[in-house]
Amino acid sequence: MKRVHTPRKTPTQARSRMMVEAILTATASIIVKYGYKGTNTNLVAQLAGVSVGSLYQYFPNKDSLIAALHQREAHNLAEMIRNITEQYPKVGSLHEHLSLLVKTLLDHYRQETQLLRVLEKNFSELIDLPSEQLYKTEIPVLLQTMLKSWQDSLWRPNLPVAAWMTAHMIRSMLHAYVVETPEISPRDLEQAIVRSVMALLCAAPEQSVSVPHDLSRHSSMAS
Amino acid sequence: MKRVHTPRKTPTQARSRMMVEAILTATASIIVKYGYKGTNTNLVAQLAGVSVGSLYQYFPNKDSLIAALHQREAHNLAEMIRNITEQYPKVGSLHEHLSLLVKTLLDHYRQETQLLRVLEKNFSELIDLPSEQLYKTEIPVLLQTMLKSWQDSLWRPNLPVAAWMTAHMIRSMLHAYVVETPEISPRDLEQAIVRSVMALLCAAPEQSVSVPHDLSRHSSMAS
Amino acid sequence: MKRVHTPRKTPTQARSRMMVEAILTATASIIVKYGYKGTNTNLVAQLAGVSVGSLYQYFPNKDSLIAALHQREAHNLAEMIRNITEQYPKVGSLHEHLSLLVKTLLDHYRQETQLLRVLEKNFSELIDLPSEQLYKTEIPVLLQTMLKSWQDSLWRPNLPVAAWMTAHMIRSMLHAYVVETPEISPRDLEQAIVRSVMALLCAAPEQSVSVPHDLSRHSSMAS
Amino acid sequence: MKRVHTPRKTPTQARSRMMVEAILTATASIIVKYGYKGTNTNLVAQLAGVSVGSLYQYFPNKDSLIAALHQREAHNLAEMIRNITEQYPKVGSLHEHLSLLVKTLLDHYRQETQLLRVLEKNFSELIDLPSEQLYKTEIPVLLQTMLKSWQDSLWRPNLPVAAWMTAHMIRSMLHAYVVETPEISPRDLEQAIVRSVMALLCAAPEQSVSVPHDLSRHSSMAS
DNA sequence: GATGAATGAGTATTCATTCAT
DNA sequence: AATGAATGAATACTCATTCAT
Repeated sequence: MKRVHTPRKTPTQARSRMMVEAILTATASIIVKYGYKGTNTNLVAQLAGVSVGSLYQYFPNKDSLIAALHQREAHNLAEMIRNITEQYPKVGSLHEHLSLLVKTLLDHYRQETQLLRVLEKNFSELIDLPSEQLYKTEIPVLLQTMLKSWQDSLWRPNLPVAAWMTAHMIRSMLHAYVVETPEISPRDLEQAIVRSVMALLCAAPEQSVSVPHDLSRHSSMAS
Repeated sequence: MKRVHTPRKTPTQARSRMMVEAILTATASIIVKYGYKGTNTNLVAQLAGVSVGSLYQYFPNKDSLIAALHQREAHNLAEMIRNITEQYPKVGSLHEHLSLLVKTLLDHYRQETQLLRVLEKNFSELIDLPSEQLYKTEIPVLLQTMLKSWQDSLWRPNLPVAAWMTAHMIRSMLHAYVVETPEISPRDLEQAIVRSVMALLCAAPEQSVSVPHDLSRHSSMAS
Repeated sequence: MKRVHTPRKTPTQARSRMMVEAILTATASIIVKYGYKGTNTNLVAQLAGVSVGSLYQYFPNKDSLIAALHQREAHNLAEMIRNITEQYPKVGSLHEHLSLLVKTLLDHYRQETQLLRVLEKNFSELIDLPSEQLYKTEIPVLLQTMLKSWQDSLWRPNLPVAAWMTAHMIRSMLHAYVVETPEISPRDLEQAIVRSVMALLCAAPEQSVSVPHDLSRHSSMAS
Repeated sequence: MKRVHTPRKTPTQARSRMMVEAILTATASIIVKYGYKGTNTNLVAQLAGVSVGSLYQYFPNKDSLIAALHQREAHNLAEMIRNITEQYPKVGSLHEHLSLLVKTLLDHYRQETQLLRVLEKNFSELIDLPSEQLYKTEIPVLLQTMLKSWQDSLWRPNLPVAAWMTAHMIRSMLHAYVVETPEISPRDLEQAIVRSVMALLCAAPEQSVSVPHDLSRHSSMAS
């Protein structure tokens, strides 16, 4: 009734957007400071400078706040990856491309460590939200595109599998790194990750780089 | 901890142990079924067939139940890894040893998927509990021992770093696999993980397997 | 009120009237569907096609909506009774006049059963609203007028008492009938009510129709 | 586990009973004073001298408090009526028996006026609770038993219909009386009610006591 | 007058925890 | 040690009402 071509953000829409933004920011800082249990809607609303009622106008319940945070983070991630993917012709090699990816993501993760840490741990009932799909499909698909560009460099071009593994290897290691902050330099981490991914993508299986001992005997150990 | 023989405790101690066991089992099944929010101490006590009071005799608060679940899982893990580590002289190579490790852990994870999935998501206020230390120290230390055995096969013997990375690479990939159940065969997964880890451990850095294009130019991308 | 022709109000007044009408209609259907607790002003406004603000222009608060519904029903009732009362010379007897009254009201009640049912149950804080005065005074007064016409047929002409009793006897029985829907035919109900009222109005007290046993002993039971 | 023959009220049961009693009493006085909207569970618990938690142990929600009040009133009523019914051989006539009934109930109603008034008006979502069944079935059945005893005195022995009508005529008039407190003496009210009921039960239909004018023409009026 | 976004007081309900028995 | 009835602080969420536009 009021969306006549929506020539530009009507004041109302702009206000909504700001409200949502303020609420999410407040949620983030509260959840970082007090954890999931210490986060409550009234507090969030207060910090965001809006009334609880308004909060509930945009978010149906408490968990949806956290879900939205996930969404936001997810979109940021996807955006970053997409950007890097699009650098294709400009970077000289797959190795370089992956390095760029790892480096960029690590920088991002190091900034958002606090929030990431909490988000990671607070899905509980929120599992399988759209944002969760990110690592299942969206990001792997982006990586698939990227890997396809370098298809000639890959040993075995089962792209979906390769992409899924690449995505998780990078993500997992970066997460573990920012969350546990081991005494490893970012540089070393990046190199190690890239090297592992490269091995994953480029090496012939069961014939790894330097096999010191006998490898002809296949592993036949019980589980 | 975990004297494998438990020669015969006094009846009382035995009772305690059973109680704790019952409570943890109940907690696990409830958290798997209803999630963190749906888990409450009274329900747990009821399902465990004990009174709330007794529950509080052994667990100071609700979260300690989940923490204990983590602990338990952690000890199981450590035990498994210790066992494998002790196979050292028997397995023919690092590659084989790692394969055994990955295989064994995957089998374990595939059985406990449900619980793992929930535990993963329910740390929040529990971060930095002893069980969390597992991946920071205990497991890496175990792996360090294992890697030390194969030191000759390693390219660069910075054992702590290598062990930390190995631990996380294996764990992360296995977790992602059981939680997301992508269409990848266990076999392929195992091979991929081992290959990556081998690359991490054995390859000369910055000189990865097959570098198609120019790699001399180091990545100079923005951060 | 209710000038049957409503010769043509100024547009504004007409609009107001329609608005009020729409709001009341919406209120009625919502309260019938969801009960008192399920009725809220925003919902009413929405269903009525007006803004909450406008609703509050005409009704000072939520309960006034229900009060107005009572009012409306009350006026309808009074109007019906007034019409019947005015039939005086045309009906042949008090009995006939009462029959007409009962019949007409029953017809009305049977149409509005749903609403009546809910209104009956939702006075609480609204007790003693003007509409409640209806049965205390307005309707008894109307009946008084009617009974006065047949004064010769009445046994004891304490009109106020007789009128009050007549009013309530008719109303109560009809309400009970439409609300409980017992297996009694409307015809039987009408006859029974009229007969009872006639007994009330025309019989000599303490000497009721057919007294089978000894009645000289007055009831001497405890209170 | 603890009901070993329940030799007498175990302390626990006794305590429960007292708690329930205290809660209901508190509910009654609060609802009388503040109405439905002014009644809240915390207030009730406080006045009853128990914790809200305990209240919720016995009553699943707010409305169940009111429902229980209805229940209680319903049982009281049924008990009273049952007692009177059992007086059968001792009272000399139907007229006397009805008088006793009316008198007793009126006394009861006059004591509980406040509560009755509020209960009457606060069913809303509680309609059709078991207590509501009272007037639909239980009380009519009791009256049916009573009327059966005097069957010889009745004109037409359609007992179910007669009983239903008797029940409602008495209840309605008494309710209206205590709620509206018109200027009618209890004595007059009793007589009027009994007379009307007697007419209902004992008179031949369509041939009421004193028919002044022509009654052969049946009412043929529109509705 | 009309609108409906914003408000925030108000409340039912839960559940971790205690402690008298 | 075990019990589980009792507690009551804590909180998500609603909705009547207002008022700037």
